[in-house]
Amino acid sequence: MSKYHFNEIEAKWQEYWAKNQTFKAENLSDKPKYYVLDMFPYPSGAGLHVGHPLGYIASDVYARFKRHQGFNVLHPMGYDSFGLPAEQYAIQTGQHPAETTKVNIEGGVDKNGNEIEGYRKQLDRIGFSFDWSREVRTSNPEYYKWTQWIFLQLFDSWYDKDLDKARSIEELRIIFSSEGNVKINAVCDEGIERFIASEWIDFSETKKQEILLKYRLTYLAETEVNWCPQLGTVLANDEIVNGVSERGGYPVVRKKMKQWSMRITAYAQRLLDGLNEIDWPQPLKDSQTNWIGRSKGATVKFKVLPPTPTQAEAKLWGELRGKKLGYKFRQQHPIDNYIVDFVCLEKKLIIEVDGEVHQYQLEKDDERELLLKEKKGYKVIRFNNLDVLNNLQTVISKIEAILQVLPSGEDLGWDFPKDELDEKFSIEVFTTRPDTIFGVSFMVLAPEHDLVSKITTAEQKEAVENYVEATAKRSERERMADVKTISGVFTGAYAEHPFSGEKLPIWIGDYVLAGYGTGAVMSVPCGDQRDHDFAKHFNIPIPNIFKDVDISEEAYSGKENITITNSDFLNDLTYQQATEKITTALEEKGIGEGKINYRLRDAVFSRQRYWGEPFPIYYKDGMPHAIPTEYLPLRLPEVEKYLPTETGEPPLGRATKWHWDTKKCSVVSNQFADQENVFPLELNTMPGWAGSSWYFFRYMESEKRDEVFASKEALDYWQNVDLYIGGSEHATGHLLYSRFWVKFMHDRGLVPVEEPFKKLINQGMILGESAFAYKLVGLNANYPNFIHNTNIFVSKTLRNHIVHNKEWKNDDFLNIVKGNLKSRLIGQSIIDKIVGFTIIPLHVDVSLVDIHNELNIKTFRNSREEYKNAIFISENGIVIDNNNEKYIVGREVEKMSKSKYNVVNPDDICEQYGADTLRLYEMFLGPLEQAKPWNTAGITGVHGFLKKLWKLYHSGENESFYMSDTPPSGAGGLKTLHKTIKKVQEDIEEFSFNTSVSSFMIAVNELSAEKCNAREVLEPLAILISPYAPHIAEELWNKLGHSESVSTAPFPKFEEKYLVESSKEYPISFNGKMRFTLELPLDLSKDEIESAVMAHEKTAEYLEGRTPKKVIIVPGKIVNIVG
RNA sequence: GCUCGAGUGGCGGAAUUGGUAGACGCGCUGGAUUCAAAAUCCAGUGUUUUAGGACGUGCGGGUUCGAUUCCCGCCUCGAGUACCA
Repeated sequence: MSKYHFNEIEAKWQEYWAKNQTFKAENLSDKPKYYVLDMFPYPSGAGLHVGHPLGYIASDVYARFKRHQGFNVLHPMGYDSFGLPAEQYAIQTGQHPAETTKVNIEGGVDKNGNEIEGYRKQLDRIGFSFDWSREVRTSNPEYYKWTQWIFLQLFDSWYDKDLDKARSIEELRIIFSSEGNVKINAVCDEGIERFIASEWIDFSETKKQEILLKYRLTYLAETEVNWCPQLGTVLANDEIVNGVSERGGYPVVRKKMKQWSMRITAYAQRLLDGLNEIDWPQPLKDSQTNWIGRSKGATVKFKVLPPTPTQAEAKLWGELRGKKLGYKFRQQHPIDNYIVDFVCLEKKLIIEVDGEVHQYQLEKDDERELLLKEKKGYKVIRFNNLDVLNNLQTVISKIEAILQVLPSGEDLGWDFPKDELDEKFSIEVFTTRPDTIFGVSFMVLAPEHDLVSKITTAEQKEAVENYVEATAKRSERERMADVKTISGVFTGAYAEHPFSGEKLPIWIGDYVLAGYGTGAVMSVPCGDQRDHDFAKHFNIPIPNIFKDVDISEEAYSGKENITITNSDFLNDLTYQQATEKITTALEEKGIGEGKINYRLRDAVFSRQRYWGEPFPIYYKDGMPHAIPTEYLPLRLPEVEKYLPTETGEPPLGRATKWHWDTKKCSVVSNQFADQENVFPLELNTMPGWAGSSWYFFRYMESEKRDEVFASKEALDYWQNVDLYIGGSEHATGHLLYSRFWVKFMHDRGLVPVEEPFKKLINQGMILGESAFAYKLVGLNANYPNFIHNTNIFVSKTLRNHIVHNKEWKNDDFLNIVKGNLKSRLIGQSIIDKIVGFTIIPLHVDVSLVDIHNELNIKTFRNSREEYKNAIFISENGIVIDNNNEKYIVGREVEKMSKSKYNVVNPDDICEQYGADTLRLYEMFLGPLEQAKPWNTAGITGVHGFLKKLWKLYHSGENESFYMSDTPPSGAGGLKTLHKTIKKVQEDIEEFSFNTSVSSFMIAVNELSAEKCNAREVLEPLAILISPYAPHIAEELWNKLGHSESVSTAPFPKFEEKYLVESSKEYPISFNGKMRFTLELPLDLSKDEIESAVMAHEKTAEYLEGRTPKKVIIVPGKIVNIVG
């Protein structure tokens, strides 16, 4: 009389597991280790829906299977508990995010005032074999202490390219004091000044810090960032989807800000190489490969030619040259970063001649003038073109007068050495096709390029500045949406082709990105479509350097089968040969070299938010300094509001106690700030990926969590994650950053491994099946956009008729509609204007719909006030007022979400069918990696299976437990068992969980048919099923007389002998078409099979008197008769 | 546009060193049981048909005795990416 009371059974075993710590992993064990990890969740207030646990169930099945196989399994769980939603909520209500986060995890009263259970209870109910003793929460100070600690390790490191690893800053200081930075080959900021040892020693500490910062693996720099004004923070590239923020969908603009960055680019190559070592899905590897974006090519430097003088300039030069005024003047001479029109170095006098000048240009000129005056001590005088052309004499007199007054100095010639000048006024480009260098007909700079303002000629100044300004204003999204418009402006300047000496016009255009390569390109219109488009649009010549290729319509970008021509010393070479030769030539000339370029950018690490890890950094003389690690964690301060300050500082700017006292080594009140011992702390916090980049190591440690992030013993034993399951949305975020941190930690000897996750599986999303009720609206003949709302809902079939414009000739229906409209809002005159109907589909809560897609009208009416008097028209076009007619909803597969009312809660499923049913059904739905719709109706199948399984063990009187100890009669039961063992083991090893659920069903169907009750069969079966349905397995195992948990019982061993068959049901085909089957012994030879088949009466029948041309026999498989 | 993945009954899906297409489950149909319902059990269920068969794994070709599986060309859907020089 014992039925399958799943609720009792499940509660009982969940309690047993918790009490006995059944799944606690040991750090000291003789067993081989196995580490199964799920991507940990952000504990949102919305709780779990059935899509969330899919991956956890899969990993749990695997973890349990591994325990049966004798492994010491680490299968932990925790929470990525810093993050935006809690903070957004805090901003709205003032509740501390720590509080709401805790409620979301542990339960309590949630933000809407409802009692909620929390994540943990929901997870527990599904029967996972997690070792909860190792739980982590990234927002706990005990945890983020170590996130801060790792940050400081990065701060204390630089990347040595020669050794190809990270080293400590201390070692860098030693190198600087012994040999300066001349020989250092490091990944660092661009344009670092050169110094020798003695200079280094003489630098002030602040200066030293400034220099070191340019080498640190995490550094502070003014960078162009993605600023999201609505969220009030910067976002990383991977946090932006389609030009808007991933969370919230707010617009993002480019902005220059001082930010912490991570020098992930140092690891670009190793991150790429490491992909070969790990067993990850190919699409995921591909997206990392694309994100890193390695391309091989060369750099080339193009010299910028001095501008040709304007008419006015030429005229004035005529009067100044050759010491005509008694002093030596120079034309178009570089001073500091600028080229001035004329200069007398001896008198430090600069003369500028301008065209028509605009207001904004004046401001820029003022800036430039100020710089030249203040920094270099020059006097600047200005004339406009008209002055020079019309009143030359007055101009000369003015100049002479000033020359008289100015003191004389020494003409030291060039303001700075010639090669440095070339350096400053040359354009460096990166190209993947150096072989096409003779096809260059122009250059294009990104509008943001530094050189733009320096080289633009007076005539082009206005156009260029307008363009630059317009580009800066365009949001990222606009720029992305509009890639077809070709735009650009000529700067008026020219570059010199390094080999042909040709003059190449220099343009600016927004198709050249400031952030990639050098922000400048050599344009080869015959070989690059974008250059081709640009050249065509602006009528720039398109020289052809490919032999016998037509480039009049489009560029030829192929590399194969080309012969270079019109290219001087590269003529008649292939791509391969030409690339090699030109690279050598560039290197010999000293104007370029072969180079590998990466698309990957350094990762911005600052967020202007409250709910994240504080940086353990204070500022002294504007330089960041680390808080000594022994004083970590640096705890988040209390603030009265979670918004940015009125002056635009991040929320931490509101903290009143947020200064670091270097004497007391503690956080003190801001009022003690003295710039001597007490300094302000960093106001930014770390991004979401900080805590998740190393948490897998934290789980390894159980005992010494206060002393270390993870002990050496633990790290050595557990190594890395053997199996990691999670969503593919983390491809270029978490999964890339984690790999970066692990490689770094490995370099610094902190962890023994180079890759965090050996095998990774992406689980597919579980989609919801939304239900729709169809609301009827009338269309007005006079106003096409005006619709007459009704409160009438039509059933699915009726809706299809209306939508597909099929006339629905049913008077009742029309009368109902018109009658309703009349009574509700409008008069007859308007009804007459209604020319047709259309439908608005409304999401209805899936819980109001039964498995036959029938809407529960009563509940629906009560669900909202506005539906109270709704009229429903049935499938047959009749108003529903009794139970005879049905209202059928429409169904559509969509993402599962609250707003679509299609969320299915796992708690409800557990309540109604049990956790084992939920687990089995989630696995049964389809392949783990694939997206698939959830359909609650189908769950009865697996639930019925569990009932059937239960019954198999309860064949005694009144359905009592019964087991026979006598061996099974006949081989049937054992054959079924071993077939199932083989299949299930193979399936689990291949992560094909859906098919093993099928084989369980087949097994139970077969055993039930046989009325099998043999212990020899049913005992192993209980173990077999325990990874999938652990509660029922424990219960049966217990009833079978075991006092220990089934969880470590050895997995049944497959034995071939039970599967050996003596005969085979051969399919007999004629010309490839199967006609009948014939059972034959398996030990027959080919000839014997043939004669047996040919002798069969049906064979003759199908041959219809023909003689077979050929008989194909594959023993054990098939017979095919041709002819 | 580029990269990757996928197209099989009414639905979720199974089967690939090429060998009986549609396992298993849902749904549907009929039956048993029941006063009735639920639950349970039994049978049937790709399409079509003149009941022998014919057709059938997105479409069109090809290789083969035999193709869902291999090759070539297309179509559709989904995911990622966005001027990367």
